[in-house]
Amino acid sequence: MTTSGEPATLRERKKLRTRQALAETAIELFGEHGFDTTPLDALLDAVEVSRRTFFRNYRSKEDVALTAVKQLWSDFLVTLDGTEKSGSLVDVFRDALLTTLDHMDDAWYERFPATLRLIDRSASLNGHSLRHCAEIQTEAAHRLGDPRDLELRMLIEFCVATWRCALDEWLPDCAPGELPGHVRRAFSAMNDSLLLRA
Amino acid sequence: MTTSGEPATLRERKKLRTRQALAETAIELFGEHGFDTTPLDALLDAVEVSRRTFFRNYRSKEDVALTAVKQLWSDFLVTLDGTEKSGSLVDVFRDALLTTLDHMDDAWYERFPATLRLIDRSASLNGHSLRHCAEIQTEAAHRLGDPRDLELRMLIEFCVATWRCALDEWLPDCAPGELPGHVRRAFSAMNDSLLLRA
DNA sequence: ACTCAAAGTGCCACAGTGTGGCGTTTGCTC
DNA sequence: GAGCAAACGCCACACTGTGGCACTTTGAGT
Repeated sequence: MTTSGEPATLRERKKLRTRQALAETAIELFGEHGFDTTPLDALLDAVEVSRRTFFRNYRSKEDVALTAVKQLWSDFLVTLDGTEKSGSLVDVFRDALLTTLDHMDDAWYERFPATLRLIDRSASLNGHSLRHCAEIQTEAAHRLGDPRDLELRMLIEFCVATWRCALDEWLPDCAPGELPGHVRRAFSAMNDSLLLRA
Repeated sequence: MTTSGEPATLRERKKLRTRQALAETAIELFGEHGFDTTPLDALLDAVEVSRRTFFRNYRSKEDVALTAVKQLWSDFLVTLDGTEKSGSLVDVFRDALLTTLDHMDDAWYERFPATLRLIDRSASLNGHSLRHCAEIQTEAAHRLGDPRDLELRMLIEFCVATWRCALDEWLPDCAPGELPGHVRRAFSAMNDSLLLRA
């Protein structure tokens, strides 16, 4: 599910391999020496790829570091397309998210927490990550109704915010099996949080 | 309210003047020629300030462009400190926001919409803006309760998201008098949005 | 008034990111 | 195997942001 169908031609397979090598090595290197303090050249030397080629595959240094996050949301939108929209939209969003998480493979569950830690430690990555979330939100709005509807946009903002809070809870241990539980708990807390009093 | 007490010494006044000149000219230049397409040197030449001096006053090109936004949130936190926290926390947040907006001067209401338009058109500014919002959220959490409380963090996320949605509604015309109305409407829609059904 | 330390500033050089041009290799197709 | 298009590598460049160093201004002490 996380990786779409086989690339037919050898050329495409090779290209995909370098893409994956870049993404995986990026997480390793940045996790080891820090994102901001690791020059892009270190990654290029490690994977033995020229700068020109890198920038044909990824838009920026941040882009390659956020591969796991982008994979999740890309798959999420696919899941959303494939699910029947009925009942509470919050539930639709939450269930699509849980379904997507369920379909992720082990490799992803290894790289995703590492990516979260990188995001937490780098201001630049944080900004790029938040911006990507915002882009996904407008995509989700198109799939769930009229993207010009204020209440719909707010609902999606709330759902994504809830997801981020669930991640915050998960981040310390990052046990793969516990993520769905955190997501359910956070989504259950949505209504109560609005009722909080001083 | 937006600018704190007079700077006593001449030196500080001079420094403040260059800071303001940089921020104002930045909005003008970037609004005219685009943020990403305008080199920083263009701003430095216009204000007649060396690069070295600029980076002592602002952390980045994005930083100077977001001055109006940072001013708002800075004032908001001050307002939050000065208000009595009682009753619904959502209301506390909303009222502090409305109070802050009410105290902004005309110059701010001129630069703020221009800043919003810049943010909308530049991916980089968007990222920095969102990241700044996230930083403010943790600050607000400290002022409203235990920042480790899941429901509190979610509530604040929801409030800031609501504020962003209100801005989206306001952005087309940007009539200063209508902003509070948009804010009230958006905050009123919070509960209903969670009940949306397909 | 004079001096002095500190803060501010300008100039210079450098590291890092991202882009465009252009020749060369590689894999696909016939 | 020959031609073709995509991908690649190398080179050079623009822009952002940082550090070093010398010079000027400012506020304070005497």
